Amino acid sequence: MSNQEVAPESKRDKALAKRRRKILEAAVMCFLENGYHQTGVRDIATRAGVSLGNLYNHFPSKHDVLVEIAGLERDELAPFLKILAKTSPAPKVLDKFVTAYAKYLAAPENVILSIEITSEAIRKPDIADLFLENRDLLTSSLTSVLSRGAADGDLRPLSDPSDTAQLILELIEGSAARSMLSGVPMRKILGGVRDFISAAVSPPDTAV
Amino acid sequence: MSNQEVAPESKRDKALAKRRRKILEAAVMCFLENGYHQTGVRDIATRAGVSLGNLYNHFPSKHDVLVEIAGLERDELAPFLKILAKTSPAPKVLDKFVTAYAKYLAAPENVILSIEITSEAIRKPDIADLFLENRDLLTSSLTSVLSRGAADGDLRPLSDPSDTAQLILELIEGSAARSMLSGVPMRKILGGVRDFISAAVSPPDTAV
DNA sequence: CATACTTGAACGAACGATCGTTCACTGTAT
DNA sequence: ATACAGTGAACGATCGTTCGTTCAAGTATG
Repeated sequence: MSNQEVAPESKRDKALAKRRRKILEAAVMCFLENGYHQTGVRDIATRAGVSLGNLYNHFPSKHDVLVEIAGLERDELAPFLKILAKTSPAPKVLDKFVTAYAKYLAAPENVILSIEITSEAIRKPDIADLFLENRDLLTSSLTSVLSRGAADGDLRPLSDPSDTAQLILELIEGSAARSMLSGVPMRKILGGVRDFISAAVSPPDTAV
Repeated sequence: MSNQEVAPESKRDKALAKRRRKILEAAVMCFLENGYHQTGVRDIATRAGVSLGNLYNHFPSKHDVLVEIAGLERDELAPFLKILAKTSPAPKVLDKFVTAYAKYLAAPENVILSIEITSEAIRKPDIADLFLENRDLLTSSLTSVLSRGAADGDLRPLSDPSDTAQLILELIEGSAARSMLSGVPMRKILGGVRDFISAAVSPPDTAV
């Protein structure tokens, strides 16, 4: 109660940060519903309950709104990094991760936003950088798990664990995209994915 | 020389078909360079050397241009279906296919167009249908190969060969997308992909 | 064979809507 | 009194689409 000075946020700044979050939330909803390029800045402003001009007091351009959202995606990865940091046997950690990540991507929003960002990343290098940066968080952690598993003899020796980590992510993400487009629920696909990955990384002498 | 009537194409129709192709080619170029939504109908018309109004004599809307392009993608798959139809041992056919498909997707155009279509498919059911239809051509052929391999004992028994086929495609396509975004050439990735797939489908008693 | 008639490809101006962005202004908290 | 979040009208550009028109090729008529 004594020193409110320590926190650099006055009431004003607090309200400001709130507005910003509100705008970002609204933008995410719009991008999900209609896609980035089909969403107008007015749509975002209206949805956020903010005037058009004021939105530009918070973000210099529409593009920067997407950049911020792409950056925010990083926070979503925390739970998965936590799983991958566990010291249980590698195959167990791997399977836990696969299941958790697949469950996360079972929500269409997460897949759609990812596709939206990816397709914008094709022609916007700064977004591509953010995308790859986020992805590197997952791959590097996953690589560690795979290396440890190989060292312990729990997994087969991988010529390039980093490459393998990438492939595992691509399997899950690709499956999620297909699930969304085809309407087949992720729950029906997950078993096959786990099985496939397990077969790909298990040591050669593993019993079936 | 005698009966020109047999061919249903007059000079007029011939020229018409040519114009159509020209427009579609131009549209593909535009979509590749700038993306579907960032491309104006005028851009397509100009690039095709056709007037704006005339483009609408050939296609009822911009959307229909993309629909036609998505449909045309089907033809690109012929070489791969041919490979998959071969009767060599399943592992060999599979590896040939993986290599060929990866090489095809090493060209950024093919990946970009695919992403462009996918992201439009999210909100346009008719494009999603075309996309899934084309993909089904590959998966069903690939499924046959996998089933045959399992029956011959060349591949491990798969609980659902069709699911596995999907996953293999997703591996290759996902790798290609990552290659494009990260700048790592497909040639550096292919080895890992082949290795991963081979490990995932080989019978359990296979020597390393 | 020459003629008139029909057809529809080709054209580009114009339409109304919407785009991302700017700006002069107002209200309010410090 | 000053700074600045907040406003919405306005800007110029561009969007996808429609329109009336032109004109050359195809068909029917003489």
